[in-house]
Amino acid sequence: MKREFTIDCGPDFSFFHAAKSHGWYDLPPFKFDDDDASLSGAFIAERGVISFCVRGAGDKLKVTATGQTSEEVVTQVVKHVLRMEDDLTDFYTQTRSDGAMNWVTELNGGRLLRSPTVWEDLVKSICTTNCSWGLTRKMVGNLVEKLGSSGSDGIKAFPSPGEMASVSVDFYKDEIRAGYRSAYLFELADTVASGKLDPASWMHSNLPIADLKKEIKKIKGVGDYAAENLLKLLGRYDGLALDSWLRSQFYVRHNGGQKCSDKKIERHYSRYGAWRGLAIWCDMTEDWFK
DNA sequence: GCGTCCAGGTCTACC
DNA sequence: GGTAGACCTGGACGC
Repeated sequence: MKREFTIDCGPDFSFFHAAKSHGWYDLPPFKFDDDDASLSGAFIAERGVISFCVRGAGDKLKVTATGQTSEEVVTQVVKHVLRMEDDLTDFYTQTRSDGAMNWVTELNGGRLLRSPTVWEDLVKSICTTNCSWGLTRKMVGNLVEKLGSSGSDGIKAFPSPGEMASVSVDFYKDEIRAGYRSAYLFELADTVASGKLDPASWMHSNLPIADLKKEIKKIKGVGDYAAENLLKLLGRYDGLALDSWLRSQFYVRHNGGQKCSDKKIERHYSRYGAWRGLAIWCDMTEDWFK
């Protein structure tokens, strides 16, 4: 079943800047089509896999969805992945008064694309650790292709915890090419599938940021970077989620190309308080939108 | 084509 | 708490 409808997004939302805010649009099931500036994706609903395609159209989004579910469910997922209901008022107040960051306010940036589920973001975060972006794409692509279920149009969704727990550690090594992460991914899938861990609960957790980070870091394969990256996707921006790319960008933009300590980077963004993780990301990706 | 080196983030053992 | 080495893959490079 295919349906088309629109979602009001208002004049202060930029579909393009949300969809291409970071590399997630490049990881399946997401796909960004540059020719018609559309983002497509897929998710698992009650009665099977739903695929969707979103385009920006002024103060509306045009959505095409295939599969058996309601317009409301698809709308909810689209709003979730594009961060449409995130309140960035405080952040924009700060970027507006910061000459170098004013572009974020003017372009309505700062909405970091996320997956339909915390589970998917968690697994993808682990797949970004200790490897090139090319390998991340390969691992995530293999997960979707070899373990994901298809919708009526043949488009596959990211595999559920159950689907990922149904194969062996060797499958992750040989087929997914996850290397030493294989045991981590299998163990994580098994823990979530059996109900011992519920990543979705982190979305509305009342835990202080430090405690929530500790909780997330209990998962094998998740260290400071991966935990802070996931926290950003949960709407908690206290951590910088420093990786080699972010550090190298900072050195060039703010330290004359010379290496410096992480503490210096942290001091640079400390004025943004609880928004510092979003501030560094916007600052380092400004060139993407020029 | 083959072998070697390197980058990447986290875990574990050790101090 | 801090540090060193191992983990594994793919790309770059030299031969």
